[in-house]
Amino acid sequence: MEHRIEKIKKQLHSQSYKLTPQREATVRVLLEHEEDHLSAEDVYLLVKEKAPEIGLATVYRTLELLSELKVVDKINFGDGVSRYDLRKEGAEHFHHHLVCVECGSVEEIEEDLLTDVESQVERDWGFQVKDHRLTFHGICKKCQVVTVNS
Amino acid sequence: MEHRIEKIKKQLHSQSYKLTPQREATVRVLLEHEEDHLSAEDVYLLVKEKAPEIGLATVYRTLELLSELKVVDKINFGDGVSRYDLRKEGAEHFHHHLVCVECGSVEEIEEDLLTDVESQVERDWGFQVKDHRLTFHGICKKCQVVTVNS
DNA sequence: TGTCAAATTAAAATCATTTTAAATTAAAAC
DNA sequence: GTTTTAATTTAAAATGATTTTAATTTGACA
Ligand SMILES: [Zn+2]
Ligand SMILES: [Zn+2]
Ligand SMILES: [Zn+2]
Ligand SMILES: [Zn+2]
Repeated sequence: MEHRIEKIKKQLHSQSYKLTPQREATVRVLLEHEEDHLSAEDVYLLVKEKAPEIGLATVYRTLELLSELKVVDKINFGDGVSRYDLRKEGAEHFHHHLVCVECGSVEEIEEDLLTDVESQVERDWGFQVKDHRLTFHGICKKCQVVTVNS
Repeated sequence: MEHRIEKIKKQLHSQSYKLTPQREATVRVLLEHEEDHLSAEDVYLLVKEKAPEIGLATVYRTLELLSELKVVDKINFGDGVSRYDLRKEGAEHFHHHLVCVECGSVEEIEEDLLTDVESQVERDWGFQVKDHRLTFHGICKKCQVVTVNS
C-alpha cells in the first residue's frame, strides 16, 4: 500500500504536481477499494470519512488528474456515471470487464487477451493501438446456475 | 433503405410498439447517417429538419426503445454524451471502433475479431458472452503520416 | 362515434460534472 | 523569517445531458 502511494507521489512530482492531503486521501480510498468500480460520488463519500472537509469538486479534479497520469482509468458501463478503476500494478494496458446483465456484477480480467487482435488491427487497418476498452456483456457463472435450476 | 425500415417496423410490432411518424423520422435519420456516431442532440437537430414539431424527449425515448430492441447500440466515447450507432444489417454483435487520440476520428471495424477471445472467456471464466464493447484508442493512419513528416 | 391506451409535447426537474471566485496552502524569492 | 507567487481547495453557482411530469394528441377498436 505505502509503496504504491510513494510511486504515485513520484509520478505526480515528475509532472510537478503535489500529493496534497486531499489527493492522498483519495488515492488511499482507491487503493482500499481496488476491486470495486467506484463513481466520483462513491469516492467522495468514502474520502469524506477520513477527510470530512473535502469537496466533491476536488475529488473530481483529483480523479481527472490521476486519469491523465494513467494511474486510474475512467470507464463507463452505460449507467449515467463515470467510474474510476485503478490500473493494476505494472499493467501496460487497461484490464477487461465482464458485466452480468442479470445481476449487474462486474468481474475483472487481468490477462491481456488482445495481443493477437491488436497486431491484426495494426496490420490490416494501419491503426497504431495505444490502449483499449473491452467489456463483455453476458451471464455470469452464478446467474447461469440460477437459470438452469429455475 | 425502405426494406430496413420495414424490418424495424416489424420488430416494433412484434413487441406491440408502433412505428409512429416521429419514430420513423428518427430511424430515417439514423439510416442516412449510418457512418456517423450521433448524439441524441445531433439526431434531434437532424430529425427536426423533416419533422419540426418533434421534441427532444421523444428522440431520447425513441433511441432508448431502439436500443432495447437492439436496432441501435448506445455507446460512449468518454466525452459526456451517449452516441447511438445503428447495428449493421444482420450483425449478431456490436461492431468495434478505432478512436484516434490525435484527431478524434472514429473508424469502424465490422469484422468480429473476438470469436477466439470469447470462447476463451466462456471456457476459462465460465461467463456466457452475449455481446461486447471494444474500442481501441491510438493513432489513425492519417495522423501517423503527419507525425512522421513533422 | 365514443372509449382507452399509447405516444407526444413542452416545461420542469434531476443528476453528473464543471466552472467560478474567494480563501488557503506551501514552495520560492527576497 | 517575511513577502511573493502559483497551485490548490472550497462552496456555491452554472452547465449540460437526460428524465420525468402533466396535459394533450393520436389512433385502434368496441
Ligand atoms: Zn450475474
Ligand atoms: Zn476493473
Ligand atoms: Zn487521427
Ligand atoms: Zn460505429
